[in-house]
Amino acid sequence: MSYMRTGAPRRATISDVAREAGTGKTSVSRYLNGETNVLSLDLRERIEAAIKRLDYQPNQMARGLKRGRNRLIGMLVADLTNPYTVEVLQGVEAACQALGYMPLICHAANEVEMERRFLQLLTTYRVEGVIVNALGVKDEALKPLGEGGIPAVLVDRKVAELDADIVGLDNAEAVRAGTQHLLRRGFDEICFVVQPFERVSSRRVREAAFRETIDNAARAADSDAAGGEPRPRGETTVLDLADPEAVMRTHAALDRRIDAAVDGSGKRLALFAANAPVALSLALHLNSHYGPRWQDRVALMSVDDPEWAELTGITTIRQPTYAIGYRAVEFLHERIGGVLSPTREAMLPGELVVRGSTAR
Amino acid sequence: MSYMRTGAPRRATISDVAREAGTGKTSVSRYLNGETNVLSLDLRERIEAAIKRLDYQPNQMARGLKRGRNRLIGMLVADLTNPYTVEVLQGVEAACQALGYMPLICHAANEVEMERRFLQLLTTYRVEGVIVNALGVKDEALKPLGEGGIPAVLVDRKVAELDADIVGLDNAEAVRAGTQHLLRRGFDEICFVVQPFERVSSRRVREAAFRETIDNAARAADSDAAGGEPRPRGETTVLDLADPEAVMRTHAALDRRIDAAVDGSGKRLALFAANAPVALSLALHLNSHYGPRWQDRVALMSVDDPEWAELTGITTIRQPTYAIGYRAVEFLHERIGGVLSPTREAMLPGELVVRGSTAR
DNA sequence: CTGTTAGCGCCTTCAG
DNA sequence: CTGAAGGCGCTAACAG
Repeated sequence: MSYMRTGAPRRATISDVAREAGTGKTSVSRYLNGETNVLSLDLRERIEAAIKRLDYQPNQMARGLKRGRNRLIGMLVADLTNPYTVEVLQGVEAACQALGYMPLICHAANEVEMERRFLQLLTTYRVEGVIVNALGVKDEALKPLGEGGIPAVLVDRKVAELDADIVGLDNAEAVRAGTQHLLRRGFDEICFVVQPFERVSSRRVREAAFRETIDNAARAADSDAAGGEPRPRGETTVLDLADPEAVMRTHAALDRRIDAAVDGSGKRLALFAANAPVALSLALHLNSHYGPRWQDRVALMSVDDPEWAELTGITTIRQPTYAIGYRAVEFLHERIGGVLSPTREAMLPGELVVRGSTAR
Repeated sequence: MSYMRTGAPRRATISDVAREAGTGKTSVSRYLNGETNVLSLDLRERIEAAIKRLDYQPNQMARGLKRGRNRLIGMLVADLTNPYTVEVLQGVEAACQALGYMPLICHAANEVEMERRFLQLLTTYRVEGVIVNALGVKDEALKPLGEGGIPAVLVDRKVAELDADIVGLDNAEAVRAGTQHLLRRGFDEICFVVQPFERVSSRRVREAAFRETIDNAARAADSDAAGGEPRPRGETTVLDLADPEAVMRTHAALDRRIDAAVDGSGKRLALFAANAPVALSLALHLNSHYGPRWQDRVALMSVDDPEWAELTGITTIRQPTYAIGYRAVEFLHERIGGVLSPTREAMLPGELVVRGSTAR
């Protein structure tokens, strides 16, 4: 069993290298920055050797201090336990690598206070830009961003008072497609389940798209004098995952509707979850309430395509997560580079993944 | 639609504040560092006002450069898509907040090259310590860590040539408990499924514990002259998730064993997955191969307790992920503080979560 | 081609 | 109690 030494023997600095190579700091600096064509072969080799001998590694902090840029960008995420977030992250990381940035990942864990702290932290570390998957609350702490402050790009959700580029799913189109899928499959009673949506723009858009699609279908059925189609009914249910009591109440209310549908028309009610966390909450409850064959009683589909979707066979709308992350960094890179243009909006298309749950 | 300005108006520096407050940088610095008792009330107030007026925020980079410490620690993770990792992260974050560190999360995405790059990066940013959930490969890039270099703490897996504190699950005990649970439940043919385990210490320990537990039980059955107990049989199957071809072959081989067990003794074979990714791979395959009622044919249990475990009703061994992350930071903090002691090993107990899959 | 000189923003002696 | 001066490690003009 060996002992760990902690008295780190102070890393070599550029001066050490210069001395070791018998030259000045400037030449070493030039070498480091690839201005290798301006150095005599001899000098270059001496520097190279010295660096190797001292195991020298330039101090990024000092570099950043001098140059005024440190290649750091902040990635503020609301919730890492949401698979969506991790997937977006993969795109962000790939783009960062390609463009030479180092992402600082900050996990707010759905807490406003955390979000505030991290934003503050990122500012003091002088990151060159920030990618924000914010909680959605209107937050003073967001002020240093955008508009003359640190360049920022939003992911998935807009934030009041922060006018910045945004990239995310084409929510309206995705939910419309999903709802129409359900209608075509003959589900004429659909319940859209979503977390409290007033403050989160993507949820708001999804909910609105659902209502609109249903309303349009209802109107169409009305005007279809022949009356072949039944008039679809749609309703929005709010599921507040942050409040266990409320969750139980909502679950119970849904159970009643499910039972009423089966006992009445004999048809399955369709539950359309606005995202994966909601879908999981529903699936867990239904499974425990109705048993493993719960899908005989109710159809579930969801925005987001978590790993368990295939396992349980529910239809989903897969988000282009990787592309979202990648694009966000590209936008940010342009802003950091000084691009001046109106704020942009990239709404990427989702993909409907049809599985057994929405079979007739 | 508004335009974004990018020409950030250069943030205020300590000199600006000093000038604005009509004093010297020293006093401002003192104010910032809480040496507030050494300042006259008047001066303190002027500084406070100036800071507010200029919206001044000290530059951490410059601070770090001067002080030689920047409160940054690196968190190198092998795979963020593994729920285990995210859960550990929560503990890490909580501890960092409590101890005043800022974790830089680096995601190697299971690629050695990435791991190398990040390690290098963390070094150049002069992080004060690193928490390493390494890929497990023997890697030159790990050399700057531990022993006289940057303090490091390992999570879950040891790494050859890096002698550092380590914290993780008490793998041996956990797998023993799991295996014994299966035996008690009457499963006498058990297949332990694990990713290639030679190079990853935790997998190695888990596999060994499985073998040992089975062997002991077999011996006990042999010596039980009365012969009441059947002699349990255990086998290890390697599932290489990185190789799709191999995965298919392994799945098929398992199918044959499952069928043989049912057709032979009429008993269900038990599959014991060494972690969640393995369990998911198995569950997805079994579900598609045998249909939604696959659990009638085979019992599945797993180390790790992913979100879909409850949904599908499989028995698991939940890891104390949060505690693991928290403890890792505590260890690291001590090392950073200069604690000199033999390398420590914190093996935290898991928790058996019994669900329907292992019912007789 | 090469070295000298000034800082980047901050903290820390060391004298007032 | 307060401020001036020096330097952390590095880069960017300037001169040679």
